[in-house]
Amino acid sequence: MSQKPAIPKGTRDFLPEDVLKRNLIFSTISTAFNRFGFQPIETPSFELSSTLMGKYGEEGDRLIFRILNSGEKVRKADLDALASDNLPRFANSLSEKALRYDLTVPFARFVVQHQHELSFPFKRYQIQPVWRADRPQHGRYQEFYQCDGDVVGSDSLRNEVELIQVIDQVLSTLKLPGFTIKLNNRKVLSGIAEVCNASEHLIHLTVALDKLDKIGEVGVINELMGKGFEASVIDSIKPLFQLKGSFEERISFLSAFLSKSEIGMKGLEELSYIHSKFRDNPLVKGQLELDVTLARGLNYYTGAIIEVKAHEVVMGSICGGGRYDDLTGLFGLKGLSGVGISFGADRIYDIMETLELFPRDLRSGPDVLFLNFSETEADQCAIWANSVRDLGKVAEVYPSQTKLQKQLKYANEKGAKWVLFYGEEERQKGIVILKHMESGEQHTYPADAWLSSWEG
RNA sequence: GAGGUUGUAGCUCAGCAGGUUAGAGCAUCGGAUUGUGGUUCCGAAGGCCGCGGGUUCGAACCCCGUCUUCCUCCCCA
Repeated sequence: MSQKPAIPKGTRDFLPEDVLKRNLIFSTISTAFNRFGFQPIETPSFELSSTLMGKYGEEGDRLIFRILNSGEKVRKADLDALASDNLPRFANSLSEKALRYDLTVPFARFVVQHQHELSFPFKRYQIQPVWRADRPQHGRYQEFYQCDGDVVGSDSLRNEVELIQVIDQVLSTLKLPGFTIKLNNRKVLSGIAEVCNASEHLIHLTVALDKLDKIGEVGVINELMGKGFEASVIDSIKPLFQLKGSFEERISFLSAFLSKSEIGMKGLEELSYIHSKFRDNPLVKGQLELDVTLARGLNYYTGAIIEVKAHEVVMGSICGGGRYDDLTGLFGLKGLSGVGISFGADRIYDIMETLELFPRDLRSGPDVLFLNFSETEADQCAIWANSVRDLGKVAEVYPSQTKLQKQLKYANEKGAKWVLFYGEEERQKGIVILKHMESGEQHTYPADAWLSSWEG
């Protein structure tokens, strides 16, 4: 009875070509981080539940994959909690570990745990998969890679500038036709709430604003009314819907709008500082945009908020990030500021696939494939193959002695550049025949010197 | 978590209003060609028609449940 092969929803297999394409993205990202002095770290796939739970809000907790206790630990199941319908507590009693949901919280844990082994400011990058029990959709998977870079222990806004440069370098190197790096600042959002007399409802206000490009002005107003905002409050934020123009124009508009809010003005100052740094040191391809509707990840961002959208495709953000003044505080280390970004490698992959941005010659076959005529000749070929490998080239000896037709078909499908014939006939004559697969041309060389005359 | 949608060969899909041995193209394997590939010709293999239950003389087709796919919301990369 054979089993039907299948994988869980929201997961994918990667064929050799897919892996090469993904590696191209990963290496581009790690190269960029390296060039800016970031160092790589890794953390375990799963953490203690207590490390993760409660860090992503109620919604996030629900999406964390939990690992069921096994063995004797199943006895810890809290049946009373189940009986009294306290499902979260029951779930906690069943599980002590969970798959990581992102790389930021484990990183915060890492920094606190290793604080005495690190020197600050600490710049790290990390490329590892994360898991979310989300409902799969276009560009959304249950297992996907995040590529994070963060700086902890430095308040300087130069870090924000640097991270924006990293984003620009990575996406430009990958030849994305265009992308917008949207910037906002939590302080500006606080300021907006302040001047609108809605400080207590900051979250509702910003979540509604965040949807502006999706549901439109009317949609946002409806949502705000649904949340019980007063008409006067809604009226006072309406001017923001019309925000247009260049970065500077938006800044000056907001300066007037937020003039009565100290915190709002501070936020604008920060945005303005960051923007000014690109005047004499421009980005390669990225377009900076001030977007006050940007509010993702509000739960821990305290300063800059960054989100990147690719042009020419319909896709969620491909990179996001921001500053969080006290992330490590959750693990007992107060006053350490951090700022970071996270690339969504899988979304970048999907975009590059639809826009056909991957280079064609990514999948390169062996430089030489030695055909297999018999045990004796194959032994000689294996020795030559090593010499070819010593030159830094890829060599392969066909493993079994089958029909040439089949061996050549294999060479063809694998994209071998050259095929080497060395059978009984060649051995007796003391020659080898090299065939160039693309042109079909064949050259004969003396068997003891072919490698030096071969131009492969 | 809510609503909708999808499921037939490895892949892309046919299959008329319930009716007998469920089809095609591509891919795979073998042969035409015993030492020469990418094109061609011939042949073979491959299906509990997502899974479970029900209606019926009879179900790929109708009904219920379940899982899966894709989409919208929620949320996010």
